[in-house]
Amino acid sequence: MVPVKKFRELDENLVRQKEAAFADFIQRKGLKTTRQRNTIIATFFRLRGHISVEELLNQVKQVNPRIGYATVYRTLHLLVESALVEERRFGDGLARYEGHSDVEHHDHMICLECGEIFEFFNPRLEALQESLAEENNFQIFRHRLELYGACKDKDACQKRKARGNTAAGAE
Amino acid sequence: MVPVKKFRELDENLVRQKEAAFADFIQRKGLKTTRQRNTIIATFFRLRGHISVEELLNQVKQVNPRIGYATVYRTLHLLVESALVEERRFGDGLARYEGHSDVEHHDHMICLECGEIFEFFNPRLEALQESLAEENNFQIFRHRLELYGACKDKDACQKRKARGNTAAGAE
DNA sequence: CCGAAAATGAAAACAGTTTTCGTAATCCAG
DNA sequence: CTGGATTACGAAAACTGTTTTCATTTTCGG
Repeated sequence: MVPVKKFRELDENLVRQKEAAFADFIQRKGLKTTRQRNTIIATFFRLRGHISVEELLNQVKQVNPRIGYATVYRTLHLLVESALVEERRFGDGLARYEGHSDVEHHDHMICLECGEIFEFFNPRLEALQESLAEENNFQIFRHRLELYGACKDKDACQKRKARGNTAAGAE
Repeated sequence: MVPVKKFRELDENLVRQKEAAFADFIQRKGLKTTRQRNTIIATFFRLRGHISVEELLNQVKQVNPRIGYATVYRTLHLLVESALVEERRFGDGLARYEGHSDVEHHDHMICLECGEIFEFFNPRLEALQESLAEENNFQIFRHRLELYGACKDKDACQKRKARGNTAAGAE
């Protein structure tokens, strides 16, 4: 088990590296560099977790209130296309975007009480999936595993639970 | 590995059993039996696989063309509430409904070439998930595992592949 | 049968996302 | 540097799948 550290420090160098990689991507595609896109990606890469479009737009608006949904959506699509960001859907109807992770691939545990999303990775799990696919003559391109439930001992979670205040969100 | 037989015969008795179970549910909830609902559930339970609302409505309209989306949606919600049917989302934006399966719980392999959806169940996989959750003090209520890829030897799939005709659908 | 309760169907509302369209910014060629 | 084709922008409209509304019809226990 390799649980992903939740409160890893934000590495400013890593952020700059990603900004540069995106600039590269933009140039390779013959697109233009714009103030708005820069604002959006700079904001996005300095957030952590699984960001919804609305969350991102709110942050972005604090820098430049004139930026609207359309540009945020368009920029996120570019980020996904550039492979710097992954789109995820946990079943509550909103797309979420994930730009940082300590491991290349990981799965998710979603607490239905507090809404927290944990990332994890386990090689045995991956291997087992591969062997099941093999048995069925199936070739896996990618997969998605989500465990929905409750974290048993997280403070935040227990607090909300006590208030009967469950996180609607996920599915 | 317990692969779910794909072309199991449709057991008319099983269908009647489910219709009866739904009738029970309706009565227990103090709701009313209607011609439209009967048409919808009879049609649904005689289809197999992962049915979208549109697919179901198309079938239903062949019996009674006056039935519209609203009633189909409402009936599907009741079916889900009655636990006779499960709602699934594979990331293409449409809900799909599943009314039959040989095993209680199962996971899915989705072929991105031909769009086919296979069901499978593996106890080791389930156990491994449980132990990973345990390690992280997480209690699983339910989970979802989807393997996206290609079936290597299905005729239908290979045929479409040859035509470069991939199934848009899933994610 | 009566009548309260629930269900229906058409259409409007809704949420999240995408597209359109007129204007503005970018940036390469000259 | 600029001119001008190209790309991006922002506001608003359009779109998609789903839910709700509302006037009307149907169900079913008394």
